[in-house]
Amino acid sequence: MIAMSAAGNSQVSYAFLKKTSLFRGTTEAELPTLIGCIAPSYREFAKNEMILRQGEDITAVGMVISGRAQIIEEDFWGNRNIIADAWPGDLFGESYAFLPGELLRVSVVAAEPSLVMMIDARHMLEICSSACRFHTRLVQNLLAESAKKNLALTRKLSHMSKRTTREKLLSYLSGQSLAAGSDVFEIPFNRQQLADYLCVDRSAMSNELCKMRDEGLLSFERSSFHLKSEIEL
Amino acid sequence: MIAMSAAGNSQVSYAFLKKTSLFRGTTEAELPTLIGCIAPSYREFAKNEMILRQGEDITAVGMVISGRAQIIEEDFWGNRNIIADAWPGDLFGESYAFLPGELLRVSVVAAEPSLVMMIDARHMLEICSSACRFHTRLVQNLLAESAKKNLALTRKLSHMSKRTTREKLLSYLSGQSLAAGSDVFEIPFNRQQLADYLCVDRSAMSNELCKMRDEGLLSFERSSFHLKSEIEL
DNA sequence: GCTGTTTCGTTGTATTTCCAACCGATCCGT
DNA sequence: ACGGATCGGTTGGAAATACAACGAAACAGC
Repeated sequence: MIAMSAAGNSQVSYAFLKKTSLFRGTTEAELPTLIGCIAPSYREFAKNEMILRQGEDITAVGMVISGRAQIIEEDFWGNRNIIADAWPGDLFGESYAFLPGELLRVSVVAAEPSLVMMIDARHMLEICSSACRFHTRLVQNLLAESAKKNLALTRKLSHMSKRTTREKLLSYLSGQSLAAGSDVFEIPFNRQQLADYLCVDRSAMSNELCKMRDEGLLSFERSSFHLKSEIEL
Repeated sequence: MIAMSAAGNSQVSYAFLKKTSLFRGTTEAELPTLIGCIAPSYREFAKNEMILRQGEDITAVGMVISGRAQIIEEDFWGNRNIIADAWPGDLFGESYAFLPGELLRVSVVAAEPSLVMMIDARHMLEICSSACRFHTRLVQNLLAESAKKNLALTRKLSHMSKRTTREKLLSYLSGQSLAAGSDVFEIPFNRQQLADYLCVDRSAMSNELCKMRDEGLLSFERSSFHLKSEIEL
């Protein structure tokens, strides 16, 4: 992304942008028109500098161009909590930017010296004379990203709302099985990562998995699982 | 909604539509053009009839016009779980419709005799000659709804990812306090509802609340809370 | 083959949570 | 004032979970 090009900022290449989730599906030929139309602004941040502050009312979506941003939450007593990392190409503030009046519940801080692109939400939505086709693509991408995040959150929540470790595991594994369309499937986590995802203790989870295996509910080997239907029992 | 009007279906009134989250902000004068442009289809369902089936790949967003739909999830072993109710004006399938190739993980069933409006996702996004301004409003509403849901899910998840009941409570109460902009605030739940929201046992939660009150962390009376900063201790 | 690391299962104990049940306070309509 | 219902706090025992620690197996680099 540190290359020659336009977009109002010489450090942002179209080759980089067209691969981001926001601009995916546009060609390098289309980008100049689109970028010209949505008129992004650019800002550089030093390490540990605040990009967005809790309590602000933002109307622009941010995208990390280079460096890295951290989304952090500060509670009533001042305890800080890192929610997520935003790497080059990642968006931030996209949920708040489309909800005028909704105050930021998180802060965004540059974890390294970073370049950030800010795009006003209205520029993404309102129709201009020339670039409607590209706008459509932009909006599609935004909706798709939002929908994807929504599904991921809904799924995680549906597992976490279960009370016991066993139920959480079965909810997760059942979902993976249905997604794979088979009773045999691989999961993308090792035990520690799965425990973190389900917010339970690793050893307790491991224990529960083995109990279920001994009861004949399922079998597994590393990250490969096999759910047994009652007929197989 | 059982009234005289157009929209390709005589049972759907513009007065009803303009109040829904999807069409909010449009006037009754604009609606005929917009509706004509997005070309929704209508289907009636008998009680207990399936509207959408788990495993389908949908490209249309649904809206309940009359009756009631239930979003249900069926796991690997066939256990059914009611995820949500969709009342007149509510959307369903909106996350999946914008993600081609993403197969439905839930089913939607009519809990009562229901009339449903189906709008193809492409019709909402693609630009037509006449109604661009209305399209923009539609897309704004969609993005806003998606963003709102996103924030609600993220918040709930941030509380539920805490391991103990005490941490869950503090996370929730801290968030409510920050949202209210005051250390004194009201919550929209009674004890049972709060316990359900945080997925914990009511009596254990009540216990924990009283312990924290005795420790001087906070005070409360019914649904009114007061968080104490360390200075006040 | 050796060694350090990672991963996963296992165990025991302390802690926490769940569950069922009960009680007092409050609110409601009559 | 009287039942009935709802709500919130309390309690005790059963069950589940967290936590710390250990050991075996698999793996990577040398």
